[in-house]
Amino acid sequence: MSKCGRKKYIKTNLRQMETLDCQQDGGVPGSVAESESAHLQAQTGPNSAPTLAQVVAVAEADDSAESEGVTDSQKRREILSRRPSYRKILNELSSDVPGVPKIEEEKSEEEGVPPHVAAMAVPTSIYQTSTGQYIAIAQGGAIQISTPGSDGVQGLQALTMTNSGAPPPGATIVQYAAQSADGTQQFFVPGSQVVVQDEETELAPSHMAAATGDMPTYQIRAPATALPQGVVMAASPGSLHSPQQLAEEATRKRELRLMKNREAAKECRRRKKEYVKCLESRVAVLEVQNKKLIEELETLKDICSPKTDV
DNA sequence: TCAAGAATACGTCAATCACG
DNA sequence: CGTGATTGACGTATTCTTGA
Repeated sequence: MSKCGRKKYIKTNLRQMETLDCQQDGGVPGSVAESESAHLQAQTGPNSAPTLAQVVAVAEADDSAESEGVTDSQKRREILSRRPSYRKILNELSSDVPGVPKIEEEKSEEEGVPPHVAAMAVPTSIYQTSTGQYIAIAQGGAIQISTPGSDGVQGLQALTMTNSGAPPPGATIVQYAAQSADGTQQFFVPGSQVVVQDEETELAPSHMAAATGDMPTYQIRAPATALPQGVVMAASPGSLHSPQQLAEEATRKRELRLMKNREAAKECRRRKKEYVKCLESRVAVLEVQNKKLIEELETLKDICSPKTDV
């Protein structure tokens, strides 16, 4: 991206933030969710779900805070303490209010992984490649690669590593690179090996289960060339000696942490969206209820105190 | 049609929570 | 208490909308 474009983006997003601040005064439901929750946290403590009354109170508090000009991000950070997770809040809501859907535990894995992968024998790890394919590592070292959108038979490939034993429990590490230098796709699997996507199907070696038909095939082989940028091979902790190896280990850990956090952030956003949707639908229901009650009240008023203009 | 702005999504960092 | 999970904040990228 050019510097010029960058400037534009910064300007655009600064404006976006200003707009958000303005919208908080206006009370647009979706856009105020974050500031609401932040204030709710301060008001209700870390473990209680917000109520509508609290939301109203918060909206009022927003006005006063805004008028005092408390916008400094550092101060805001101090004020903002953590709220319970969206899953927790929504589940609490669902127990209070029938009809509110629960956020399932580990729902994302079930949603995100195609059925033909989920159907395999209890994979220990499932990863998605940059091209949308899924690679699953089963207990015992079996690797399964599948293509979403295809049916269970076509999109499924099971690779069993023949030249390595079962990985120690919890030690499965798979990293993938978008593309290697020769244009093929590579997955890095335990045992300092690489799963390489063949461009030509007939080149599939005999030591692996070759895919059938026109499906892509994969080879397990030792990485002959230097690893792509950002990918560091796993090494057992006991084998680390030189500072360079320690640095590589640190880099690998960092990459792993970033990858995990990336996924966690995606999942968090998904839950947040679900949570906001839930709140919005709840508001709609309560508004209808409120309207009905007001109408009922008016009716009762008419009945109980008929006009006595004598 | 095009540029500007708005909306949305993503990746990362850091703080905090929750659990063993 | 250590560690993984969660989430707010922030910067950036991409897509959509709108007005000239």
